[in-house]
Amino acid sequence: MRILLVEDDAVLGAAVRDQAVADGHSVDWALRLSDARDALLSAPYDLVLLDLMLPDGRGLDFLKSRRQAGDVTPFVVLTALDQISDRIDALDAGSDDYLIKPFDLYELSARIRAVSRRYSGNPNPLVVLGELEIDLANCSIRRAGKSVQLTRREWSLFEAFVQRPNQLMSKSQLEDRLYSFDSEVESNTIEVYIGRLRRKLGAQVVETVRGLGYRLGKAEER
Amino acid sequence: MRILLVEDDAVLGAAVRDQAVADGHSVDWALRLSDARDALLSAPYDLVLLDLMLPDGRGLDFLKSRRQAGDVTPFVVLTALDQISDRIDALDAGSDDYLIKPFDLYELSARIRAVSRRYSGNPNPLVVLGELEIDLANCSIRRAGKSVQLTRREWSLFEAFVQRPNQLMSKSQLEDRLYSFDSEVESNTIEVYIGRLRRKLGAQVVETVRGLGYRLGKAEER
DNA sequence: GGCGATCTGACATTGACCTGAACGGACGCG
DNA sequence: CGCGTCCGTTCAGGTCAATGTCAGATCGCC
Repeated sequence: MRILLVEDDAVLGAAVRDQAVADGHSVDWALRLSDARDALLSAPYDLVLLDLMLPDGRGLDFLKSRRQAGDVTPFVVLTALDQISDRIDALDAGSDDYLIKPFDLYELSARIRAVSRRYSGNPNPLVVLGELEIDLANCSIRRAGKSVQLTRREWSLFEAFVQRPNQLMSKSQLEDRLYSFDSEVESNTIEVYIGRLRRKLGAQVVETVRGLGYRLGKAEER
Repeated sequence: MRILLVEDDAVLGAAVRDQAVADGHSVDWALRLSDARDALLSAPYDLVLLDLMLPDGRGLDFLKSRRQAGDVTPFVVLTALDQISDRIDALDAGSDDYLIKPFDLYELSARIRAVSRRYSGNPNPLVVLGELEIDLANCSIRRAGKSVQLTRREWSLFEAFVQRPNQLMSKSQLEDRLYSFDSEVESNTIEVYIGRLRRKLGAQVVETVRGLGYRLGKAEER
């Protein structure tokens, strides 16, 4: 899916972009509304992720003007909690959904998936890893034919590995994925969840790289 | 009957729409597959009239993908004479009937009636889920032979699950289905209705996936 | 062996979910 | 018009899975 990200915060923007790219989408990143306008006029997008506070204007006005111009591209609005009053305005102005900052990246993936499902209707793609069959869209897993239930956090963590096979991820990277960027978790949460994943999905699903982080287990070992 | 018309030819489309409306049906008209997808996911239809050549893709692929997604809405394919080879493919892909262009409007009415009769007349296609027999056209359900009465809301919710078996749906998605997307309901309505469905249809009809949503209960557990 | 990193079982807290009950509007009926 | 019934919605309280934390065990490397 082609996604246009309109966000002026460099840190948040980069995180969102990377996650969306990892989800298999192509992302263009505009820092200001004027850039976003140009982008929308020069190429079609399947989804726009729109921050509401931008250096050169209010996101809502932008959204409204696009809608009045007949643009039907789905918009998902990124809004801070204290702008919550804008929420109703946002739905009013024609946004399809909104995400309240700070949001964790799992939340983001879910919204993007929802839009993409609405627009592609494809049967869910299955990822097969040894005895595991993973339905990313449905958040469901079968192990040796039997369905396995993962909780929200477990799923969110596991998904990170499936989306980046062979890639090593540090504990802090994984924490950033499970928890919104600001919130500090100061314990061995990741270790605990890695353990829970191993118990549910087999000890070899995730490989520990001492001192550096974790990665998906090698195929031949499964 | 609610009919979704997917047709990019303005003249033919308008004629079909007018005829169907004259026959007492309500018609939504999509000019492209992406719009059709949107419509199908946002509201239930009793019949889809599908052109095979559309600006953004092949109708047959669309039909196939809907069938694979578990959609059982009846499709009638509109095909030109020179695409006749697609005819077999169409039936293959799960269409219920086809009309060869140019067709006259009587033909159209007849086909629509046929579908509607098939869906309201005697040998209705029944979806069977364990001890449940579901007549989608009639909004009626039998449980272990005894008929069960669902209210409008209950039915509307249950139908969402039957039309998308295996698919996980979040509470907000279900709310969008029960209430026309704009209206905000801020309570546990969905939970309450899930509860009522379980009481009427058996505790296992709907499976809770904590933190993510609900889906139809697994067959083996019924 | 010593040390830091990682694993694991246990546990308190949280919050998602379930359920019974109550309210009020719509509708039909006398 | 008054009454009762049904349906949709909301609320409050209870339940239980999920979560985050910790302490002690274990592991890998020097």
